Amino acid sequence: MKRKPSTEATAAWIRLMRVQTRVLDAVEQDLKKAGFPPLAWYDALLELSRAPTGELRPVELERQMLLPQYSTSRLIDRLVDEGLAARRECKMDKRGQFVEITEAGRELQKKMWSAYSAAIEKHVGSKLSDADAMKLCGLLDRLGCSCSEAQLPAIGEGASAR
Amino acid sequence: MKRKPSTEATAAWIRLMRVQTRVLDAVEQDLKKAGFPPLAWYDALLELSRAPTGELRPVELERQMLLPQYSTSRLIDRLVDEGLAARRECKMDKRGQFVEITEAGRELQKKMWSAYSAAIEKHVGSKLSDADAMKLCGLLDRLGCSCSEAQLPAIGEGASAR
DNA sequence: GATGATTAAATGCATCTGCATGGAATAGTC
DNA sequence: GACTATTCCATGCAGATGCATTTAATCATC
Repeated sequence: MKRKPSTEATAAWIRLMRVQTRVLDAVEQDLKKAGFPPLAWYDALLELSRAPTGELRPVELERQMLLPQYSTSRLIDRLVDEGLAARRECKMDKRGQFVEITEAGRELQKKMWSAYSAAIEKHVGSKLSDADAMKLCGLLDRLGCSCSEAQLPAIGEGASAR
Repeated sequence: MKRKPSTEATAAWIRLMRVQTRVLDAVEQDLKKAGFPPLAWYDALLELSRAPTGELRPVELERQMLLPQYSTSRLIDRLVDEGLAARRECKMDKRGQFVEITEAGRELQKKMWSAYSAAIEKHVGSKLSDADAMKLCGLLDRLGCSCSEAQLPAIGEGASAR
């Protein structure tokens, strides 16, 4: 069972690992230099702000963000500590709770998007034509284990799942 | 300076983050289930085994693997603890040292490649034609901040830089 | 409506990471 | 050759992560 993957497949694997690491690091660094928290915080705030009522169950957030349960739990801790979100009792299911984004949370999300979008443009957009970006999407989607949510994101957004 | 990146660029960014995470996790899980250590160990062992003398300076390893200095230092610690590599004195420069791969290290690298290559085939190769894999390489390379080492890897290898 | 299985969320513990600093050797400058 | 700057590597510490377990509530079945 040796010599399985083609040279091309192996090369693609290596590129995928390297380039993602590079680009992610670059974007995270830009955000950090601008004084912002990690991208995961942005993702969580975005999900919360998108929710019609501004609140989600931790389990839902977990599924949206593709994060392990304990990781979500602790991320929420930090958001709450910083006053960006608040835990609310869940009356229908007393095991659970709701996490609600605060006004400060909404503001931070918007401010971060400004820096975040600039970083995306700098490290991705400026290096690829729109047509090529779409080709890249298509190829990457083939690798995604049915990771749909296929639609392109609405404007003013962005997510990362990391 | 708002609304900078195109929808396409943003979509590509999201795919890149998500798909890489998914694929990496899948491959790491396969390796772990087969009882192997993390991919970073493989990368280090591969670099060492490729060196003509079977030894490298930590600084060189660091550059090859694109890892922070302290991270390399601790990775070497673990390899040495497990008997996969050994530290050797460096006589030309007494600040430094050499790290030499052991026989056990070479064996582990080969065994891991067997599982690793199968995982690459399963999670990448089988989902993309060779032609598409090359297209993907081309697009990703455009994002790499001049992350050359452009040549396709020789057979029986693979690296990841994470 | 009691009982066992399942689900929601938190947390203790060991490990890993990032960051900053430290010590030791070398290189550069005058 | 003394002095400063730089390079190589290790490490203390704080925070983050993975894993397993715990607590509490709900569900399913009888």
